Amino acid sequence: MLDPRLLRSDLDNTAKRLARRGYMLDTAAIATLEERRKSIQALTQRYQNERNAGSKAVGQAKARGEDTSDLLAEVAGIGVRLKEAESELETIQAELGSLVMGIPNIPHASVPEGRDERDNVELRRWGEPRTFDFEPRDHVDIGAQLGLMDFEAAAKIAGTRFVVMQGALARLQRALIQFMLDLHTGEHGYRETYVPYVANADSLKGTGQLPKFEAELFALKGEQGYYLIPTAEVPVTNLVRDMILPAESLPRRYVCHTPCFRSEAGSYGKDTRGMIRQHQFEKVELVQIVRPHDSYSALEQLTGHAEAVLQRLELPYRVITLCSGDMGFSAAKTYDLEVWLPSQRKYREISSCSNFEDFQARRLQARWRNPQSGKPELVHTLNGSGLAVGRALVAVLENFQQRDGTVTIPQVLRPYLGGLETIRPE
RNA sequence: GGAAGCGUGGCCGAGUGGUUGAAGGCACUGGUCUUGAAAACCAGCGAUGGGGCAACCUGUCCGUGAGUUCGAAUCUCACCGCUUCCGCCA
Repeated sequence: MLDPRLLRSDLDNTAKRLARRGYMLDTAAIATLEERRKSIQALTQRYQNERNAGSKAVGQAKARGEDTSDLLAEVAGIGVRLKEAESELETIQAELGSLVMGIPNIPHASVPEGRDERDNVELRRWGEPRTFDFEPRDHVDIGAQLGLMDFEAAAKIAGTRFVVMQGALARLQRALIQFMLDLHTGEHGYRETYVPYVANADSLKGTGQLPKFEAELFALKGEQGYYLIPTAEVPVTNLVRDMILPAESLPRRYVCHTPCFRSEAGSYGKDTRGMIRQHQFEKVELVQIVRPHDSYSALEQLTGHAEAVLQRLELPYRVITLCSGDMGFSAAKTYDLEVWLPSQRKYREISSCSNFEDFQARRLQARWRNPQSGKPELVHTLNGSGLAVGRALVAVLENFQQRDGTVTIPQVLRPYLGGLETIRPE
């Protein structure tokens, strides 16, 4: 959520900054609503003040043992007008509130101008895509040939966009998770965290998935308003909801492995084959809660932590700065990591690292006590995949495949597979 | 699932329906004292919104939401959460 003060005192400039990401702020509607809000709020407060004073006078008169019937009648009259004003104010504020909740974050000044993914800017590349002396297969064929990846079985159990894996392949996925967790906890200073895979509406509002993106979520039947988490970002970032954190506890760095559930509504034609886009996938997520001053250096650092995973896995990748028009709703700046997929001869997204500045923190009421002011102030939140495990598995299979259909296991994963060097058909 | 109890400021904790934003304590900040520190003593110290160039004025907040009342932390109802006991359970 944006600072509502921006809409009151700096409306046109805010609209201009939002236009960079292709969002057209309806300034006229907001200005009108704001004006009504202001006058009705002033009126409401005047009535409240009169009623309070009147009621206080009643109390004082009663304490002195005086007759209060005249006073009572007078104050009762205020109550009626007050109720009207209050309910009107409530309506306007609800209207304004839902409007504000629907406004995306303002792009940081360093974010390149652009409309969509075509305008994203490549920052750097790492590693050399391998040259094959045979036609590289995609992960679906590799998995089928190994006899360890079964989409039909998954379709029978659940439907499309799910997968069943077995044997060394299932174990490889587990190894990837373990390796990532060990790296981030052991070398990057993150705290391993286990969380619920179900979240309530308040939590999803806090991180920005609700109210705007309910269609992307799996909702659980029942009255509680539960959803399956679309990313560990939701439960982990909500750890600091409604908290005032001591300054010395910042930065906080959390790493968390969870399955992620996404309905992927509106992506029916995309990546229908294989494991790239699934309703359920594993992810290791990095979350940082930092002082506002530090959030942009934290973004560079966090992105580096995600990159380290790819480097250790010896997977070629590039880093992209998302342009203003391609960023997610809550982000102020985002780097995507894209891994090389030989079968597609393309780099494909495997991590997304974002600084949300105070956008999530404001919804979450996540604050810290700034020693300079002594006051609670909003923290900045960041997160990034470190990494999407399903896609990392795809990348390992495709980049390390051999002519004979076997897959060499990256050195760094072998200790997690009991020293296994090659995955062969079972 | 059944029964009982409880949700108050950063933390602990008091609070007969009436000048209560809320006693007291801890923590924190400033000061006195001290060679320095601690202790002691003194003072300050909740959050959040609106209006105003400003001094300042003012609203709201005692788990959440409704209700009763001129007036609610205090009474009623619902919901949420926590604790304890019983039952069930990996």
